[in-house]
Amino acid sequence: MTVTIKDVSTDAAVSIKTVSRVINNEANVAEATKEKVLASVKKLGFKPNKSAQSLRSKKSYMLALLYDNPNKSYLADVQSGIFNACKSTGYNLVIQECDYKSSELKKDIVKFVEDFRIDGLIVTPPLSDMEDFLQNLDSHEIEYSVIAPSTMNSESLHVSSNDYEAAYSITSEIIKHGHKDIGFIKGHPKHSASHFRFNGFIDAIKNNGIESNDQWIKQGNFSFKSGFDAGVEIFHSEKIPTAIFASNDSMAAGIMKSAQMKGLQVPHDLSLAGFDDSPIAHQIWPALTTVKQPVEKMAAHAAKILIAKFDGLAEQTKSKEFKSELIIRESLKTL
Amino acid sequence: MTVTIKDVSTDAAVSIKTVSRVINNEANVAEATKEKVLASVKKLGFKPNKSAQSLRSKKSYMLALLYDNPNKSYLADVQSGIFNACKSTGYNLVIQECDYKSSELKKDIVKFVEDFRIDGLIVTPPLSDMEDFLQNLDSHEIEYSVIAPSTMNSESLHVSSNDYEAAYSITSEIIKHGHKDIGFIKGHPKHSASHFRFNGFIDAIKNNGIESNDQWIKQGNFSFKSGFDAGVEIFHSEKIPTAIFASNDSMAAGIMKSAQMKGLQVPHDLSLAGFDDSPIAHQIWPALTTVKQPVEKMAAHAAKILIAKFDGLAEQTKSKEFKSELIIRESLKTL
DNA sequence: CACCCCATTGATATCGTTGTCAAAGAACAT
DNA sequence: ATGTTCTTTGACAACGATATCAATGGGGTG
Repeated sequence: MTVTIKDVSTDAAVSIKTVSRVINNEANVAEATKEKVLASVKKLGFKPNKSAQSLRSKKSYMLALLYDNPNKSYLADVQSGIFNACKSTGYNLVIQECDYKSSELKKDIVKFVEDFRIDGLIVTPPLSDMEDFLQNLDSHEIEYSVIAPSTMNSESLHVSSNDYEAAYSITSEIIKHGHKDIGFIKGHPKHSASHFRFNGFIDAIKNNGIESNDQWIKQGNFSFKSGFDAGVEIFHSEKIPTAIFASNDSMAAGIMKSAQMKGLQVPHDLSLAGFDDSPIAHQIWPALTTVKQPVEKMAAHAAKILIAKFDGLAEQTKSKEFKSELIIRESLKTL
Repeated sequence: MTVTIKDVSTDAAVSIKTVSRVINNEANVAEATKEKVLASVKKLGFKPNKSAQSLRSKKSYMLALLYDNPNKSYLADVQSGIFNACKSTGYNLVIQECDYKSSELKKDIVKFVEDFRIDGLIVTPPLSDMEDFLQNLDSHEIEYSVIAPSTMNSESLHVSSNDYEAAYSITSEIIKHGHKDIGFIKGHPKHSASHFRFNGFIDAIKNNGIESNDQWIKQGNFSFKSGFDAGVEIFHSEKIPTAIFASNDSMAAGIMKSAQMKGLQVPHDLSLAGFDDSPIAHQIWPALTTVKQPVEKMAAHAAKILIAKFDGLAEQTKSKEFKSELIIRESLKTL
């Protein structure tokens, strides 16, 4: 019925071990033999049985995506990228939702990896920002690849984005549009992205000789509601900024809602900028000026370098920083 | 190192075959033996090796989710539900994106199932609405469970929602608020949900003695842009409706954007209703009146009944219709 | 020419489970 | 007491790959 390695070995007139060598890209197989085997593989349409491989080699061929992130759009993009990377390599993905606040987290994840014999993890913020969590993985010799902004530790596998620069340049853009009174909504404090974005904002402000006003700098947590609440507070003060830069689009949408409820017209009375280019950014009116990160590509790369490590492939694929792209839309107006 | 079935059999002083019988819930095991084995399993923390099980029994313990749906939020909810259902049963989920328009689709999916030895499929709209696609699965003896509104075919496994009733009742609600000039945006024509929602709307209109105006009934495709375009058209006509019911929230958001660009205030000049209660529904202002379906629960149930069938469990779990819930928010105003 | 080395290849054991089939014993009918 | 049937159990093969280790043969060296 189904084609096994034995059928291939018969067809190619070699031993099954040799076929195994070929399909696993092992060294020390004569070029002629290799070609002969590959021809048979193709001719018979042979696909190695994952279960058998897994049983014997003790690999599960499964990656797990660890996340604790309420943002469905981000999650969907990450997944999509990883799935694409897995597809060609024969790996599979399982999704594991976590609670970064749980005291059992470290233990739970180690158990999870062992129970399901997961080959490697892909870790997203905020878990990727928890030093002790990653160290725990190291000490249990669990392989992982990290998706995070501006990761400095170059030893571990990671993909990163230039959040600082992106925040700096979007702030500069706001200033170029003539704004001097600029508010900022911080992201979730446990996400390092929040700090990079804030620093990018502050540095751009300072370097342009503008003073920041603490009244207009609010702590959010990346949720729509936290943006809304921050907006309510800001619009409650006597003087309000002419522009607000929120650390992500959901919060920017929250600001917009609170502004509209207060009777403020965006962008006429208030300019707005977000971050992420999530679907909401162009589903509201006016559409949000924002920053688009190649999330899907980043996730795919994170998976690729992890798999490359397992398969001992020439490390053509290494940790990498991805560049974000500024998207100027209607929510930003020249004063 | 890891505990195998052999360790359990030694500990319980029975043969490995008997342990196998117990963990697979097979008949004809004496109650006393069963308890003895279960005690050992628990004591040693034994977990069957999936690869070995899979290799020998020819099951993959993998389900696949088939989708062709641009709605990330819907997809995320479906996935989440299925993952939860899988978690306890030892099954895994792979995601397979499809193109419902592809002429190769049927063949591709059969190949996919065979290549990956997928045990069963979970099929979402619009694939679940394609009769010939499902029949093709039947004829290849591929197991599947369908997520779709108002599925009539009671032979196959499915979960459904009462889209017709929900659309009927939201329309009635709009009418109760004093509206007589009501527009409607249809969903993607290949989704049966579109027709159920439209029929619910039309019947509610008629039963309340209101005349429908074809000028205000537009074809959309569930996307934000199609809603936006429909809005532009409608607001172009000389007389505009006082309320519009869009077949989903994305399109309602599109309508809202086009209304706001035209200078129309929602809900002052125009009431709006959507469908799905996706995140956007409450991230815009005013928040959308809409219908919430228990998508996650539905998906979980779809997975459960499929798995129950594989494991030959008593069919306590059957196909089921889920009820939606009306959510009244600010976008609907009394005239 | 004899020797050794290294690249290449294959025979066979093995991974951890389930399937097959037969044996043992209990229960019941004759 | 004997035969028949049914329940319960176990010995061993098998699933389809990789790992181990030994065999083979060509090329280089003294």
